[in-house]
Amino acid sequence: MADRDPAGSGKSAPVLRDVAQRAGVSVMTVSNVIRDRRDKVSEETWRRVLQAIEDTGYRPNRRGRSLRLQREFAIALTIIHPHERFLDDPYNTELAAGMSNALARRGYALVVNGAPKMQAMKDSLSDMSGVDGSAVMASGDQYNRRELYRLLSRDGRPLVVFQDRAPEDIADICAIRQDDAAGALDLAEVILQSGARSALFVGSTWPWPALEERCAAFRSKLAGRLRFETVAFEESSFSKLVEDLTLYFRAHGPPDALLGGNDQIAIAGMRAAERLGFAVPDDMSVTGYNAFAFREYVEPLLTSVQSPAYDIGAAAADALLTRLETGRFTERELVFGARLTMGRSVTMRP
Amino acid sequence: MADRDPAGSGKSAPVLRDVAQRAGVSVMTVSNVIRDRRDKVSEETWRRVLQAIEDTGYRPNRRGRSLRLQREFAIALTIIHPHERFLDDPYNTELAAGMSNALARRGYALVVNGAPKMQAMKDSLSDMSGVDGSAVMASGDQYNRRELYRLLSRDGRPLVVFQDRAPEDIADICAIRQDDAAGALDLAEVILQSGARSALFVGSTWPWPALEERCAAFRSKLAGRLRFETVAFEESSFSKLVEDLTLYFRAHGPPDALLGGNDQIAIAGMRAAERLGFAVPDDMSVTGYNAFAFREYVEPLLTSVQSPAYDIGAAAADALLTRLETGRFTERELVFGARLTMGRSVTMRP
DNA sequence: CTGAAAGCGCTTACAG
DNA sequence: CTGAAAGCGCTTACAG
Repeated sequence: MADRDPAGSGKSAPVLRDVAQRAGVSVMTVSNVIRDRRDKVSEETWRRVLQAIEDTGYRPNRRGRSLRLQREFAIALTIIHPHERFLDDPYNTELAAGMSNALARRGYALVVNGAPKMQAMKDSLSDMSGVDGSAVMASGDQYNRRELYRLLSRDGRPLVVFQDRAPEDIADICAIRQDDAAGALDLAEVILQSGARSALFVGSTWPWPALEERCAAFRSKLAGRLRFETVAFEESSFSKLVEDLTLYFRAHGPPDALLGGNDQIAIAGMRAAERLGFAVPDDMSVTGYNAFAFREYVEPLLTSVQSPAYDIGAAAADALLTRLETGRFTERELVFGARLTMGRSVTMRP
Repeated sequence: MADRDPAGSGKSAPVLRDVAQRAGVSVMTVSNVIRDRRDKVSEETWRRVLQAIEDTGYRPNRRGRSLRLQREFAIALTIIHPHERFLDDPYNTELAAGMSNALARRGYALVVNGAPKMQAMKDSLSDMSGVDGSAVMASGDQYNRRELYRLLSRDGRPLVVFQDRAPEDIADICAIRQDDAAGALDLAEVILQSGARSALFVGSTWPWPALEERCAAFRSKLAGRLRFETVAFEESSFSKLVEDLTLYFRAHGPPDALLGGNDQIAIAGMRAAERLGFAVPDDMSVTGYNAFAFREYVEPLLTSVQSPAYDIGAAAADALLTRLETGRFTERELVFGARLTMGRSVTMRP
């Protein structure tokens, strides 16, 4: 006989049997009431059971249900991020909030786990048995990302990958991303209009597929038409980034246009310019990417691209739940638009 | 006979029985190997079982284990926040990351759920059966918060409440917060030194116990020594807040010192001042609260108080896990220091 | 050292 | 309409 209350801390929750005893029926009948099978239970019994449920304060135990149905009613969000504080990245918080809300509406739970190191993640990933499927936002080189995706999609668990492409050799997968190339092309157009003759894309030494897409799109549009260069700094802290950029500007002079891989980088560029006495946008235009809430904190307002990250998170939840119901993903790839949002950080040609 | 693969999507995970069959032993023996009971299994059998585990790719199923042990190996973080995008609040993301990392180290999962409305949360809360305990960060009036706490601590589940006091009538609870009063007193001291003759505390119309603490501390120190006033605006969006503050300043003039209930509010105050042509800190000093990463985006650097929110999240995880092991919380209340961090947003008296 | 049995809380057939 | 049985994957006593 197992201990009904191993933590030793008070009354444990009533179970089906408790309700059945009180109502003087079998657990089966109570189960039928719980699952709303009106056709299986007489009016009179139904009432008695409802009363017993109320009296005991019974609520179904997710665990027994899960075990029997082989469904966990939970989805994981896995994040591989350079920082231990993986939720400091607003992209991740938008994804998480979007997923959480969409899942909650359908009675599913969101399990969040992040790790700064791919390896650590792979180890702890050995246990995905608590969820029905997962979504993943990963930095890292292509090889490691794919190995991670394979791990996460083991044992018939469907997987959504964010901001990346679906590897050919994984079948039960859906890739959801924003159209970063299109957004970057829009920004590039703005930069060309501004009359800039040099542009510097500032990325991260950490491999992020989305940043690579943005960079490639910028290059494709700008490379022939102005001096286009790229540089990458370590994603350690904002103040370190400001310092790195300050040193860079001091050594090479500021570009006519600074293209931030994201808004944080762009803002660091603005701070660095300020330190050196350059004005934005008069001495240097700046663009960002993603336009999350904090963009509005800074003057001049950054010209950027609005990320639909929250919607992407919600879409991932919906895609996963539909996949669990139907047995397959409706689409293999889902691409969200990313809309240009103008600020005042780019000079307008007179 | 139940369907081993209800979602119909490929090979399901191997279970104890599969390994046992392959190794030619009973499931018991495999279980003993899994749980590292070397004393219970002979060297020779041990090797055979290990080989079978490797061959089958077996990993223990958390669900069976949970059901048997009556332990979920999961902790919930519940957030009641005015916005649907409850993770946009950096306080919540720090708590979540701190909890997630501390839990992961001990093999526990973090389940995140947020809701904009207390009532919605109470409904969905009916099912806490998937976790061993939970932590909660809630706005709302005292009555609703306490009712929520009672719900969350039902059925012998331990509860950590963030940034609030532990209600007397709940036994199995631990309150963890930062010393907001002390932080506010430090800021008040800075304001007094600045020579300000009027100060305006800007809070939220949403009830947050922590904001109330900060406000009360400011009042206790400043009320007799300068003109101290308070105002609260709706937490809808940053731009709306800037507008509200602009209107307020236009109507009442800017105070000598603006005391933001948090950094976001303080920064909105800086933007509003700027709109009206007031300089910070020359025309108006500004202080914030919490000093999360984005504070560094804005010039002049905000004088604020460093929140240990990440550590608080980690402490919550540790407290809960220790409570689950020992049967009781080590402390009923845990108060973290909140350190003044100077910026350049407050005038220095010559 | 090894295994057959019981049971965690539930649901799915199948009998009455 | 109602119930006894079997089983989801595991672990805890208890026998051999």
